[in-house]
Amino acid sequence: MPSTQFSTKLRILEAAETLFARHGFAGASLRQVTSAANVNLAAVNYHFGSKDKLIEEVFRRRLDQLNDRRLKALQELDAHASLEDVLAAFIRPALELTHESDAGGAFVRVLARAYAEHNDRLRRFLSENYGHVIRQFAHVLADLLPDLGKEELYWRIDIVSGALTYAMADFGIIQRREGVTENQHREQAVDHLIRFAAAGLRA
Amino acid sequence: MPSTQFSTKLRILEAAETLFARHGFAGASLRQVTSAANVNLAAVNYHFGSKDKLIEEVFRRRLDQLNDRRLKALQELDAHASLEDVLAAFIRPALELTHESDAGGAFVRVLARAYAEHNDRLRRFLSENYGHVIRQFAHVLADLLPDLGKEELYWRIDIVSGALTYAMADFGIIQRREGVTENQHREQAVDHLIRFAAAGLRA
DNA sequence: CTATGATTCAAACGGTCGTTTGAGACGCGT
DNA sequence: ACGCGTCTCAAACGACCGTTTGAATCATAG
Repeated sequence: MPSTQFSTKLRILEAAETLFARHGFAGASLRQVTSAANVNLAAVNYHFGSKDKLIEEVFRRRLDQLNDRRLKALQELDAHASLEDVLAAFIRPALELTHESDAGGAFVRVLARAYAEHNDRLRRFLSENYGHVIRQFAHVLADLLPDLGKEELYWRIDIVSGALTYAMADFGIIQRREGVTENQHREQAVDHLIRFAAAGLRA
Repeated sequence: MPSTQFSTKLRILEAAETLFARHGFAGASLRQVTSAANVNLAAVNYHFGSKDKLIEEVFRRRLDQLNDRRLKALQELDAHASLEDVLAAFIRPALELTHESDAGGAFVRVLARAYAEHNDRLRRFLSENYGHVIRQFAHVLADLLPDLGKEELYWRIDIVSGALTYAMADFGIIQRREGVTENQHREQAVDHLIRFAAAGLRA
């Protein structure tokens, strides 16, 4: 495996992440992706097999990362963690991901898009690769909210997920002001979201 | 104007609404749309001018409807309306829209998709044709929540909008049980959402 | 150096896309 | 019954799609 293969694969993944986020899975063509990645068109089918496989790979890479960080943040909480702490363990890793790489910022939009695409294959993929994280958080939250029924709890977690997805993807109507970076804007969104979600869960 | 023209235009709009919701704006082709509507392919460009114009028309038709109902519901509230009442005026019309027509159910997914597409043209369209509704609700909510700063209030409304869009579009992880219709499922989602949002706004 | 497998490349494949065209069908006032 | 817009239709346009191909290039092991 020459050193260039790794680089080619990676360049494709990052370009794809950005373009899928911007134009959707159907809207971004492999020609756009390979052109942005500065690789040959055929490289996608050579390294990934097909466009669908590329989509899945783009997706899996960051979702695994996000899952790991969320579970790690959850485990690092001590026994007296507050509801806000648990929510932060769920929400902040998504934020950090967007801070550390250009493509990371795109990923949250890819994630939101995956929800929106409503594709059965992606839904199955999500429930297989994301459900265990939700279940872990639900377990911890259940202890913190003993008066809440189990079904009620899942409903509310679902609402938080939805609000988070939209907030992180910057889909909202609130435009960031001049002089405020995209990251600062998202930081604000997360702070608001945590406070909002904590109150909603306690209701 | 023969009686068939109206019917053709309408059939295109409803088929487009359904297919755009299912496959996205880029993912649903005009051939799929016209085939589902049982009209000739060229009818789209004849009646609407282009695919983009059709998208805008699909969008405008229901958004106007939704805006009207929300504002009407808001105006019908008496002076002693609770926070939950105001939220219901915002949320319920979206639900009702999905009850009364097949395509109405698709619309909320189209709406969610419009957020996700992150298209500048659609964003401008949204802020031009939706902003006044948000401002009206914000004004009423500000009276009900005198301790909340204006900026803080807008943040929270944004969060509610996101969670609502997500919930209405049935993107969530919660699968509806057997014996529960899609409408009943959404009813439940709305009830949970109103309670959750009210608490979040009061936080 | 040469043989071998991995990778890149330009080119082409069949198919589908949005859009346009021009001829035909239809409804209707005169 | 005729003429005139309105509408529908099959066909075609060029562009772009995802994918495949086979030769060229490269890195490395023998």
